[in-house]
Amino acid sequence: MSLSVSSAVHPLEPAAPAAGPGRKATFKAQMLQVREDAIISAVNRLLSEKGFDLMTVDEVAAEVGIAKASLYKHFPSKEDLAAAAMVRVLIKAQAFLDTLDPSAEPLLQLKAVVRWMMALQLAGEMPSLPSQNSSLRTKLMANTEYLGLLMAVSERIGAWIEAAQHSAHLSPTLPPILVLYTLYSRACDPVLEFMKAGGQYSDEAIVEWVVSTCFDGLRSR
Amino acid sequence: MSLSVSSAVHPLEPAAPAAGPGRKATFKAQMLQVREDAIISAVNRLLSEKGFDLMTVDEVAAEVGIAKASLYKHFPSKEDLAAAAMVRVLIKAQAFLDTLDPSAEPLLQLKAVVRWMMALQLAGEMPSLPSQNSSLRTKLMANTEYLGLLMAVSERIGAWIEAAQHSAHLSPTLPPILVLYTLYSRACDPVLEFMKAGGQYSDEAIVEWVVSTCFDGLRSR
DNA sequence: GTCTATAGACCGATAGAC
DNA sequence: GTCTATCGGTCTATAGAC
Repeated sequence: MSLSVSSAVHPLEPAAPAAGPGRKATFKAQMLQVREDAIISAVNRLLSEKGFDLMTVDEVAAEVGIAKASLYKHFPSKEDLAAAAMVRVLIKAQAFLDTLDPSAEPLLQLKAVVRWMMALQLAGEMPSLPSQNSSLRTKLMANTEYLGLLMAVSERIGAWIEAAQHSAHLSPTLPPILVLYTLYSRACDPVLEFMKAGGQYSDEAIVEWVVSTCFDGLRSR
Repeated sequence: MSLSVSSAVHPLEPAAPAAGPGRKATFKAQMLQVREDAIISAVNRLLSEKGFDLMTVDEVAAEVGIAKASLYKHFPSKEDLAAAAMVRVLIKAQAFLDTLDPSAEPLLQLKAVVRWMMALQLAGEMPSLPSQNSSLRTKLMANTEYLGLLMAVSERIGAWIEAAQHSAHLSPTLPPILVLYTLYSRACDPVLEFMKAGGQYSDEAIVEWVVSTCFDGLRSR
């Protein structure tokens, strides 16, 4: 699964192990794969901890325990590192969507998705990319794998949104795209960070409160 | 009013023009004041456009049309520039709070505050500071004027929150601090930016939708 | 003539890239 | 491990006010 991530992000050596399934080539590819996974994990952690601008590739290399030059063998630029982290998160998101019961109510599906995103953020595994950085944005928009995954995930969630609006579980007057953005924004909601920093509430309580305010609002019902 | 900003941010010369109200000193101080205002405006714009990390002090100087060294005569560091921008926004916030009818319902006051914050963001006048940058955070936390203003504003809003919870206009089960953070987060809500980027809705419509989702949630009532 | 503020060159450090 | 660009921050010569 995550093999598709790396192979698309960087084509490895031109003499690909794809066609010739020699044992050595496969083994080598596996080694590369393992290391790439470690790199992406480190990027993911640093990205959620300090954000893109404050993350340095030296830090990434140090965290993985490899030389900076080796990093550039895998990923041609800092932006590509971030893109790879995003791609991996999106693949994890797809895997999570697959675990949901398709017969459940759309509204419950949406809540589950939001809970999952927020749990990821609280666990420090949600990369936070500044939407303002233009170079990063350009690279991301040029990354077809990232875009494709984002589209695929958005369409699955979007279908639930429209279904929930038709059954009047979600307000039908809101543009579906606004609902989608609102849900996505929970993945980088600073409220989580602030409440966690306060230290007097459990992660579960924080998540439930934010889910509640997201779907039911601040007002009393 | 904004005089109090600058005088606290940098004490100018030790031989202060405060005691001796000679015409020359006053005129000079006014010149400085006007320029400082221009600097803060530029910082504010750049801060809302690119964020703290991507904003360079060269850009600020260029935008104001002065030399970088002159900038440093006014503000001793880049962090102080950001702090001054935040202080100014908080002072504007206080001024806005003063315009509200004190006899109105607390819930309406809160909605008005959120609308004001979002309008500021859409107008590109809401400085966005990354909560992750530690040097900036340290400087801000050491800035007594910033902290004092933040406290003052938060207390006024907090009083409305508690009143609205007592009258059951806001859900009384939510911790007031969570409500406060949730409202503050609307000032940097990426949903506004995304919806505006879509280009098919007016600013007013976007603001009203987000106010609605904030207070009433995504669900149908 | 003196004194201040300015402008623009300049420096050291750091980070991305190779 | 090197190279280059950039950025935050400083230094100095000069222009202008008094």
